[in-house]
Amino acid sequence: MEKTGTLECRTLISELTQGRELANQLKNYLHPAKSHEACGILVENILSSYENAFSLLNCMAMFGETSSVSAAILESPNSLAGTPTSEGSNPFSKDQNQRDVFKKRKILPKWSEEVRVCSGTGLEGTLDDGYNWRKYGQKDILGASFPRAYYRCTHRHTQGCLATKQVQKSDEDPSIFEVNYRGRHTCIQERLKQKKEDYNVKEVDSNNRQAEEMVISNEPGIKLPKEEIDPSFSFLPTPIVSDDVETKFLLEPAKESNLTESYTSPLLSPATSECNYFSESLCQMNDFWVDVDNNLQSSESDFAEKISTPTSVTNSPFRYWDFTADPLELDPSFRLDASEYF
DNA sequence: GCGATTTGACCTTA
DNA sequence: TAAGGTCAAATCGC
Repeated sequence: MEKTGTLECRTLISELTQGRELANQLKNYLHPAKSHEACGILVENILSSYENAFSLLNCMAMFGETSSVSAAILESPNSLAGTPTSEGSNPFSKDQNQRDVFKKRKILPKWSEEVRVCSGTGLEGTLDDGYNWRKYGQKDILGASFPRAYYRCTHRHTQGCLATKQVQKSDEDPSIFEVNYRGRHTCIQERLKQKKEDYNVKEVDSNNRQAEEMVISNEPGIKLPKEEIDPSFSFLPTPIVSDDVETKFLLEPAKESNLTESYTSPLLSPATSECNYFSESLCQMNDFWVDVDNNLQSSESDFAEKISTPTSVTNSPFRYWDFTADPLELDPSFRLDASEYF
């Protein structure tokens, strides 16, 4: 048992060390001449390292200290789902897999969103959030007027992505869909690869275009690189990749913005968080937000939030808070003042 | 033919 | 034991 604990500690230290090194690299990249794309990639890697560490801690708490847990997590980002080839390949896998699914259900992070679907948008039923989902079940829920639909990531078998979501129409307002997410997408790695390739190409002529890259978004005070904006972007439920948003929010100095005035929804206040990320996690997480001075703050609250994501033009900025979905723990004293870098 | 959806059965959890 | 969640065969649509 002592050896097992040592292994857990080493893997944890390894992950945290990697996170620190990546953060140092990111620091070097926070320079006007460096591309935001590179920063985004680094941030993703940092988050991945911390996620692995936290997953490891969660699993250790759930299952006790077993080296197989850490090995399973760290060996591959997809390994929690079981390898595609292992499914059905042996007579024990079916029962075992189903049992595993219920076990894993407990340790996966979960959060919810409310998505208002405007009539006439033709978006009802699709609820496109940028990921590919496959419906695998539907269930009538006791006391609910509408059935609950179950979706999982299309890449579950090809990439072992464990992300699932449940979609249910609100009883009070049928135009609102309550979407419960569980598990983060590990298939995101494909997008990162693509981003890296794109970055290599863009780096060549990025200097010539920097002056024209910044355009004003629909929201005052928020600037987005032109290339990051969907041509059809109009604050409709355009699939905004949360990871991009995470990156952008961490790195973009929302100069002269009055963010807190714009985003005064009580749902965003750490003090009024309603539903829990990691609600079943034994680890206490800090969540964080951005104050008027654009500094990252953290709180001692549970890693929790409830995001309202209406599709009307007036409310869309809430999308920018998606980054709090990441199990990222920050030093409460940590402050990021990006303005000096841009 | 292949991939997505539907739906009844089965399993786990509280 | 009831309810929620998932599986997998049947069905559908391109």
